[in-house]
Amino acid sequence: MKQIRVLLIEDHFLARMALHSVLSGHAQIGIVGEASDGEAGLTMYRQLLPDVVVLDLRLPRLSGFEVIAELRKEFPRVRIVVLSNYQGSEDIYRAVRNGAMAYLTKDASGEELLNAIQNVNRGLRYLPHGALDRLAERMPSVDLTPRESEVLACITQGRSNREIAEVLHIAEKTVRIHVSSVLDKMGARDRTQATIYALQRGLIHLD
Amino acid sequence: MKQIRVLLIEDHFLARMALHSVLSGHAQIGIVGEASDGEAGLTMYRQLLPDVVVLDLRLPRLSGFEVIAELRKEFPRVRIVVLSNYQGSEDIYRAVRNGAMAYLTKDASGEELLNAIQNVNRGLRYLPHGALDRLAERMPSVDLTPRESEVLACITQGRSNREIAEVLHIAEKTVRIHVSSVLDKMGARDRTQATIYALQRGLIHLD
DNA sequence: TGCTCTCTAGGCCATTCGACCTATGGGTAA
DNA sequence: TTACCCATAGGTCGAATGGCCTAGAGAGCA
Repeated sequence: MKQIRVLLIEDHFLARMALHSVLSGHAQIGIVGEASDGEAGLTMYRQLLPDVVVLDLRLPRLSGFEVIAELRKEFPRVRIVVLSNYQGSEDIYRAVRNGAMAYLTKDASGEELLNAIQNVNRGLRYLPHGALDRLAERMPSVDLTPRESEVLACITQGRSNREIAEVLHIAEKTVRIHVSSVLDKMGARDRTQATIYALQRGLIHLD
Repeated sequence: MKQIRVLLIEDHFLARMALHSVLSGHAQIGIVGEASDGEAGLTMYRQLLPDVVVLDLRLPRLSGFEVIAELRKEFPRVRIVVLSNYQGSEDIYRAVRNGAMAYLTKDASGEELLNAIQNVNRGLRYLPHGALDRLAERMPSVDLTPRESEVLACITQGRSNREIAEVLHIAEKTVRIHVSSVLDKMGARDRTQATIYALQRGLIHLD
C-alpha cells in the first residue's frame, strides 16, 4: 500500500516533534518534509508535492491563511489539514471556507490526526463532532463590510472614535455609524463587549 | 549516572507526545509518569516522587497554579518546570513567584527543555533570556486590591458600571471609584483598553 | 433604468463614562 | 496615637458613546 506523503508546516518546535512522533508510528504515513514558517512551507510544497499538508494557522512570515490561499491558487486539488490552537475560533471556520479539508485542535488525539489525514487524502472532509455546525450556529452572520472590519480592528486596539477618525481619514460622525453597525451585527452593546467577542471568536488576535 | 526522573502533567495529547519524544531522546532523562489533569498529576506525584515535574498551567480539574500550591505544601523541595502557551503572560510571573523553578513557552526548543530540566534538578532556576525581568519591567506595579480585581474581572466580561454595581451589591458610584483606580493603575484610558491590556498581560483569560 | 449596498456625513438626544472633589469607617503598621 | 490604605458613597462636570433620523455619491446587479 502506498504511503501518504505528508508535509508539516508548523512553527512550534514541540508541536512539530509531537506530530512527527505521532505520525511516524503509522506505516501508512510518511513525513516527507517539515517547515517552520509559511514561506518555507510553500517552497517545500512546490518541490515535494506531498499528498497532504498539515498546517498550523499561526505562522511567522506567511500566515496559514495566506498559505492556504496560495496553495489553492497554484494547486487547486491540494489537501490541507488545519491545526488550530483554540476550538471555537473563527479561524477554523475561515480556514474551512477557504479550502482546508479538515481541522484539528491541538488537543486532538493521535487517532483523530490519523483519521483526518486519511480522510483528507481520499478527498473527504474531516470535521469532528459536527463542531463546525455548532460554530456556525454560535456566530450568526458576522459578516462585516471591509470598512467595518477596519473599524473593529481599531476598536480592539483601544482607539477612541476620534482616533479612529484620524487613522481612517474620515469624520468622527462616520466612525460612529460604522461602530454602530459593528455593534449591531455582533450583538454587542458597547465597544468593550465587541472587543471581547471579537477576541473570543478569533476575529482578531492579540500578540 | 543516575537518570532524572520526570513526571509530565499536560492535558494536550499532542503536547504530551512532543515532550515525550523530545525527552526520550536523552539518556539522562527518564519519564516515569504522565498525567492529563491536575488531580491525576498530584496523585501520581505522591506515588512516584519524581525529581522534576513538567507542568502545563492550563489544566482541567485542577489548574497548574493549584497543583503548584498543593505540591509546595506537601513537598517544599519539589522541582517544577512550567509550560506556558503564551510568552509575555502574567501566568509565568505568577508561577515563578509561587514556586516554579523554570518556565518554557511551548515554542521552546528541545535544548531549552533539556537545560531547564537539568538546571531545575540541580536546584537552579532556569529563566531564559532574562525574559522575566523584561516581563516585570513591562508591567509596572499592576497590583490591584481584591475589590479592584473583581471589578476588572467584571469589566472584562463586558459589564457596565451599573451591572457591576448589582453584581457586587454596591453603589454604582463606588464602582466608578474602583474603575478609575483600575484604569489608573493599568495606564488605561477606558474600560476597553483595560480589557485589552488585561488579556494581553494574562491577568484574565477568555475560554 | 431601477434597486440595493457601501461609505460618507450631518443633526439631535439620552445615557454612560471617567475625572476631580470631599467624607466616613475599619484595618494595619509605624 | 498617628498615619496610611481600603472600601464605601455622594456631588459635579465635561467628554465620549451610541441610537435614531435624513441624505448624497458611487458600485453593482436585475
